[in-house]
This record gives sequence, structure tokens and C-alpha cells, in this order.
Amino acid sequence: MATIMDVAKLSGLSKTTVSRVINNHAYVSEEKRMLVLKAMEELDYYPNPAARRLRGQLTTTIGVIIPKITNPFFAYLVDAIEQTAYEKGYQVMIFQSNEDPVKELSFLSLLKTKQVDGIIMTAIENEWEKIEPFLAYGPIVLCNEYMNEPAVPVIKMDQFKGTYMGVKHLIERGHQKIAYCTGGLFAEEGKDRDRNRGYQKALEEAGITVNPNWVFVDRHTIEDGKQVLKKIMKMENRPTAVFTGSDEIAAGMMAEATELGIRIPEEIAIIGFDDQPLAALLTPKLTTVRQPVDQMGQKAAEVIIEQLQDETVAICQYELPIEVIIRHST
Amino acid sequence: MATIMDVAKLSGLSKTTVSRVINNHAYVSEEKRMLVLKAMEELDYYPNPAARRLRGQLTTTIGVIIPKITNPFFAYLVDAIEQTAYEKGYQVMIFQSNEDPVKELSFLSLLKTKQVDGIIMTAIENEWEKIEPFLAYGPIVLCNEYMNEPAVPVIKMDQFKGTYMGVKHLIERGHQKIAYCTGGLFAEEGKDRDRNRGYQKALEEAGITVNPNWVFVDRHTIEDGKQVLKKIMKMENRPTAVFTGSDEIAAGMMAEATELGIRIPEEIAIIGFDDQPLAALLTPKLTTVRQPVDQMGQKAAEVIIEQLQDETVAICQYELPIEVIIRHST
DNA sequence: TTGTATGCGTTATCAG
DNA sequence: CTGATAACGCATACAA
Repeated sequence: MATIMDVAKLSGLSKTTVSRVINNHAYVSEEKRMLVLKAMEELDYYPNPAARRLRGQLTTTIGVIIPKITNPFFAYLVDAIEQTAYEKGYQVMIFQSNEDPVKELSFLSLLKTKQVDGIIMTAIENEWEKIEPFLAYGPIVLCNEYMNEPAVPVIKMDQFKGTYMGVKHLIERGHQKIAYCTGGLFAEEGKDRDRNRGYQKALEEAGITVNPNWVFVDRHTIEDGKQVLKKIMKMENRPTAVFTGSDEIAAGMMAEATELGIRIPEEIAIIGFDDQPLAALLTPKLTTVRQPVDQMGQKAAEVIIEQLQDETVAICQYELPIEVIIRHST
Repeated sequence: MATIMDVAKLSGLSKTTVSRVINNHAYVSEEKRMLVLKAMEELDYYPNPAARRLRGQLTTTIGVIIPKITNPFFAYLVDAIEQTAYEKGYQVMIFQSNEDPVKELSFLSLLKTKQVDGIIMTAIENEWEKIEPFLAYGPIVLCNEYMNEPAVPVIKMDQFKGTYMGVKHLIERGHQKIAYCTGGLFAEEGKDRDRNRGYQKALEEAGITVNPNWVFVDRHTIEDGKQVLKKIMKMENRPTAVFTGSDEIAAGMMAEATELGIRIPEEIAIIGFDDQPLAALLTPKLTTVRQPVDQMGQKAAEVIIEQLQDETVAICQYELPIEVIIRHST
């Protein structure tokens, strides 16, 4: 590995001058700049990131914290971020928290030693009070999650509206008994709070009251979906439609329904969330709420890079549109 | 961030001694060791990886190069690797090559500056001659790919057998006209060569000759699958079964078949590859060749860590079992 | 406009 | 058994 010293020697100049051209400083004569550039080329020189980090420099590295890469939603999100970052000359490091707050904190602390210049968080496992101090070491951007304090840039989707529209679609189809399945809790605050409100609002407007028996919390996987469907089918008074928190859950429900010989949407209508490729492959094709995951990833990358390049840039919130894709499961 | 110097001061010892206890060197009295440990604890000290890297030290970081994270096969593979590595105290960095040889090389060169201690490659985009030199900087483990030279550890699955068994299953079901769909080329060497051989062997044993019109190369996506099915359906003399290179392709074919009102498996039987969660969600459920991706990822992580911890360890090849999961699409 | 000297946090070498 | 010192590669304050 060629070092800055090698370049200096070959070009007959000092380390300092070489460093200056690397970092595009002013006060370098065009003539010497060329000399340096030529030497760099010749030696295939590339600055050692470890040395830069040790100096506390930025290194065009951004970290992305995700709960789980096997969740397609996050895989696509990461892909979009990576794509955009790469085009702008940034590398991304992917960290799986597995929803473990301790891991999340340990990833955040990578900022301290400049292992990463900034971090995009796509979920939040800790109290904001625990996360906030890390801002001193580098920018944090929230993507797909948000806090009420406007201390950091946020890129999110209008989950309230998405859910509202999804449930409304069900109502328009004539359903009155609509179950609700969420990855979070059915609470005023915390995860999926906006979705919860969207569900409630839509029902309320139609003069329907929430039936707590039909609210399923903390459901994530295909297996969860299967269980939920089984549960529903055992109920005496059962819903005719269900709004789910992800296409996976919806897929699990559909698989179980097929197993049990229950017809969709005739006996039970199902709507998903995300619009993953999977959705269009199911039979019947799944009606779902599309999240513009590519746009979101792209925006998140753009915003954090902007923060990195210009510390004074304003802190904004971005809300991306969301839409219901009507197929054949409702 | 506390540094080694802070620890030294607090414990009343020198940097050197502190460094010695960090690295478990011999020749440190139990008494001072305790002093140091206590100070480290108190200051929440953690060695700066950048400094270590600069010194050319190992840093318990392993890199994984994958083509594309949105491909569920690789998402699950990465997840398994990450899980295993984490348990053993290693972090993993994920790099997407997007099948770009240049990117692959740039990731490999991270070894030079010890950004990563070792690399697991899950695909190979360059000639081995280009990759081989990087071995001088750290171990490389091949996972899901292999070269004929035994210079590096390899963890692979018996793709030959998997394909052979899959095609044989089709033959046992009475099919004689069996199409073949691969992500690589239908060549003696290169990507998917073992699968090609498995297909040929199974046909040969049954006295069937390969029909080149029924061989589809370089197919990867759901969309590709749809196209292939359309093509097949337009043929005058068309196959009654098709062996596909991935569950995605199979899913695409099935979706298109449903669209066209073609019954599976009656009119055309389809077998997938991978056994992704998706496979059991399709209608009919997809018969597929299961790849033990979790085991493979785990083994890959174990092997590279072994290499890292003991340079003299033997270079082995591991071949994992593979099986046909018979469901309802064949 | 250019160069010298210093320090970032570690570990290795060598002397005590 | 312990400690001072140099070196890893780079960027900056300061000098020239």
C-alpha cells in the first residue's frame, strides 16, 4: 500500500503538499498539483481511512441501523440507501440491531471514533434520551421512524393516511367488522401510533366502534399471520376483513386460509402493508398499502450526505406519499 | 472517549502495561492487571479500532460480499453469518457488489488497510487471478461459490446433487420434456456448472436428450420467470415441466401461469430452488430444492474466524447436504 | 505557495 | 515484570 510519503517522494514534494491536493485545499500551484496527481495515479495511491479516522476526519462512510435484514422491507430500504450513497461516493455499513437496544447503542457509538461519519436509523429501540447524546459526534437521520422533538432530520411516510385509506377502502367494500393487526402496540404513543390513529379515525368516521377482541398486537411474521387467522376463525363473532401491518402477516393469513379452505375475499378480506414483490404473487393477489421504500431510502441518503457536507443545513422533516394498491384480496 | 492514556493515568501505570492487559500478554502481575481492569471499567474504556487498524492489528471485523441484498437468499445468508459472528464477538460489514467486478475488487482491497480482517465471498465476479493476490492481506473464504484451486476454504452445497435430484423427481412424476432455467450460462465451466451437469446427468440416465430450445440462461428475477413462461406457452412443442434456478423465477412463472389460466402442475409442473419462505406461500405450494442457507452462513463464519485466530489451520472444503422439498407444484 | 513538526490512539521494540 | 519511545498514515498549526 502506497502511503502519502511515497507520493511525496515520487513527486519530489512534501507530505503536506500532497495532503493539500488530496483534500482540495487552496494555495497549491497548478504545476505541483499535477505532479502530485500524477504520482498518486502511478502508485495507485489511496488514503488510508484508518489514519484519517484516527485524526478525527470524515471518511465518506455512513452507517445504517436496521432491525433485521431478512425483512424485505428493510432489504429494499438498505438497497436504495446504498445505491444513492454509492453514486455520491459514500460507502454504507449495515448494522442489524435485531431489535436489541444494547446493540443499537453500540452501533451508535461507532460515531465516537468516526468508524462512521453519520448514521441513518430505520427503527428506534432506545429512549430518545439515550440516543440524543450521540448527536455530538455526528449527524443522525431518522428514516421510517420519528420522534416528536425536531432535533434531527426525519424521512417518513404518512402512515396515518396510509392506514386510514386502507381501512376506508375496506369500509367502502361494505365491511363493518374490521380486525387490525399491528407490529407495535395499540397505544397512543410508541411504535405504529400513527397507524393506530388511522384505523381508529376511519372506523370512527363510519360510526363503527373498535372491538378490542379484533386488535392483534406485536405481530410480525408469516407464522404470526397464520396464528391470527386461526384465532379469528375460532371466534363466534368474527370480523369480515382484516387490516394487517405487513405483507408477511397478510401472506401468513392467506396461506392458513387456503389450508382451511376459507375463501378470500368472500369469507374474509385481507389488506397488507408495504407492497413487497410477494404481494403480487399471492393468490388472490394482495391488496396492500404501498410504501415508497426506494424514494425513502434515496431521500435518507441524500439528507445525511447533505448534513455531512454542510453542518449548517436546516433540519427538515420529509413526508412521502403513500397509496393503496387495490388487487383481489379485498 | 477514554483513551489508553486515561486508563494508564487512572491506574497509575504506563500505557504499555495497559496495552498488555488489553491484549492478554504474559508478564503482567495479577495485582496490576486488576488495577488496569478496574480503571478500564470505570472509564468505560474501549480500544479505538482506527488506531489498531493503523498499527495493522486485527479488529474482529469480517466483511461479506454479496451481489444483492434484496435477493432473499443472500439476506438469509448474511443474517446467518452475522448471527454466528456476533456470538463470537465479531462484527460483520456487508458489501453489495451488484455483480460489478470493479466494486468487488474495491471491497477486497479493504483487506489491505485492515478495514476488515477477512472476507467471505458469496459470489465471484472476477477471474481468480485478480482475487488471489489479496490473500496476502488476510483470509478469504468462499461461500456458495468455489474455484477449482484449493487455495482457500470453501463452503458450498452439493448443487450437482440438488439439481440431479430435482430433475429426477420430475422424471419420476412421468415428465420427459423438461425445461431448464439457470442464472448462469449453460456451459461446462463457470457459474452454475454443477447444476448444469446435474440436469444433464439426470436426463441422460433416463435416456432423454437435452433440447436446447428448452434451456434458458441468465434468468434471475420474477419478471424473467414471467417471460420464460410466456415463451414456453408459445412453443409448438413445449415442455411439460421446468426446473428453475430460484424460487423467484418459479414464482414469476406461476404468477404468469395463473394470469393465463394455465394449471399447475397439470399443464406444466414447476420446481424451484432455495426453499425461501415464499415457496410455501404460493398456490399451489412450490416444490423446491432446499439449500441449507443458515448452516452455510454459520459454517462460513466459523471457518473464517478459525482462520483469523489460527493462521496454521488447515484449508478445508465443506459440502452441505441439499434436499428436495416436495409440495404441490410438481 | 511550500515545508517542518506534532499528535491522533495503539502496539512493538528495547532497555531497565 | 515494567516503562520510555518509536512507528503506523494522515492533516494541521506554525514557520518560512
